[in-house]
Amino acid sequence: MSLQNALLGFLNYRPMTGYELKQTMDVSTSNFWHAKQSQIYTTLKKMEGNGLVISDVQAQDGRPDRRVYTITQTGIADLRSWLSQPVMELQARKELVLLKLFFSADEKKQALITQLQLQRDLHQRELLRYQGETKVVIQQFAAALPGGAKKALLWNATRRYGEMYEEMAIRWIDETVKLIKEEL
Amino acid sequence: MSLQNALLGFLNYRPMTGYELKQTMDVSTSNFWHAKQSQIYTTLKKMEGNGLVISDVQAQDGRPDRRVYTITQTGIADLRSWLSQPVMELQARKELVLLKLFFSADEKKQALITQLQLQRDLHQRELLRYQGETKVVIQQFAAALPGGAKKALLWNATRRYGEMYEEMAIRWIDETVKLIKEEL
DNA sequence: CGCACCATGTAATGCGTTACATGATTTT
DNA sequence: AAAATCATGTAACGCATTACATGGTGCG
Repeated sequence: MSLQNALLGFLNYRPMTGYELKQTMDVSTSNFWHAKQSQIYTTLKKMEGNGLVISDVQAQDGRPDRRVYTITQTGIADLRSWLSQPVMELQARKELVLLKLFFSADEKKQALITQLQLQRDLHQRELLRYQGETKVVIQQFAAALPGGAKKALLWNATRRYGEMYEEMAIRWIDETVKLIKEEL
Repeated sequence: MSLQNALLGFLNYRPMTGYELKQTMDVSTSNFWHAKQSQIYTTLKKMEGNGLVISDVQAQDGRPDRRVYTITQTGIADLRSWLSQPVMELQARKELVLLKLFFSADEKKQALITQLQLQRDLHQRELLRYQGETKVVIQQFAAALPGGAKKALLWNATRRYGEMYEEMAIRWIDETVKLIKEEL
């Protein structure tokens, strides 16, 4: 359901192809919302069937045709309605690493530590991305759109969430590794 | 795929019915892994077909029959293999609240603040649960199983993740609300 | 009297991933 | 010469949710 809303959100900025939508998501919302190319194509098709978007095929020379999607009035109304409805529950999470750890009482101490350190490296890399590249991308996107300052503030809030999340994850790993070393 | 492993993990402690597995998950892993009752039943059935578990129907008087599942040698081997394989990637997340916030530049300032405060209350409640009830449940479960101390340490690490996550979420909301009030 | 708990499951539908299929252009 | 990028999509499958279906026991 919410991939549709994400796509409407982007198409509300400007008309785009499925390919462009995928790329845009990858550099902006991938932190908290992602989708595969194939799912984006099938979802756009379904949305056109429901009148939320319309598509227009543009021929290109030496390149494949582009199918450009534009949001309709119905789509705009749908997006507004979705944005105005508050989220009343917490999001349920799935964390494979925690699930394994939960059942790992018989695993070797060293294997657990290695696993956690591996994850720590990954979190560290993400943290640096949020602090560097992501900040730059936000400024670029905001400069290219009307109302950029407002948008940049909110986009940066979502970036900041990613940053704080990764910092937390690293703190948790360090604390947990210490505990395993000392008390397991 | 990993619901199967979660179920194997629990059945490795003792034989259980689908109903008991659901209840056990709800008070232990629901923080980082959850499933609906119907999915648990269908998954157990599939697992029996694959030889990971066997079931035995026990008649009861005045109560519905119980189908008790027991882990097989194949199931134990499968669980061990899964536990020994490290997770090499970060988990992708989906956060509906962030997605909405990302597209909310045209929403009323007050609506955004109300939404965030609503979520703050939910996170606060979860935080208290991790600091209270969850701690107690872990002690109870650990006392009833062999190797309880080791298990309690790891279970508590997953509880601590939940606690730290909620604290982080609250900090992020407070920071974001302040930003919206002052700068939007 | 009504609600929660015990206990099982199936069917339909929707969301998401992987694999399949094609082919030119641009960069390394 | 190989890989990445541009650009489209379909088909098969698996994971997950919602709705449907049943019925007795125990508690307030």
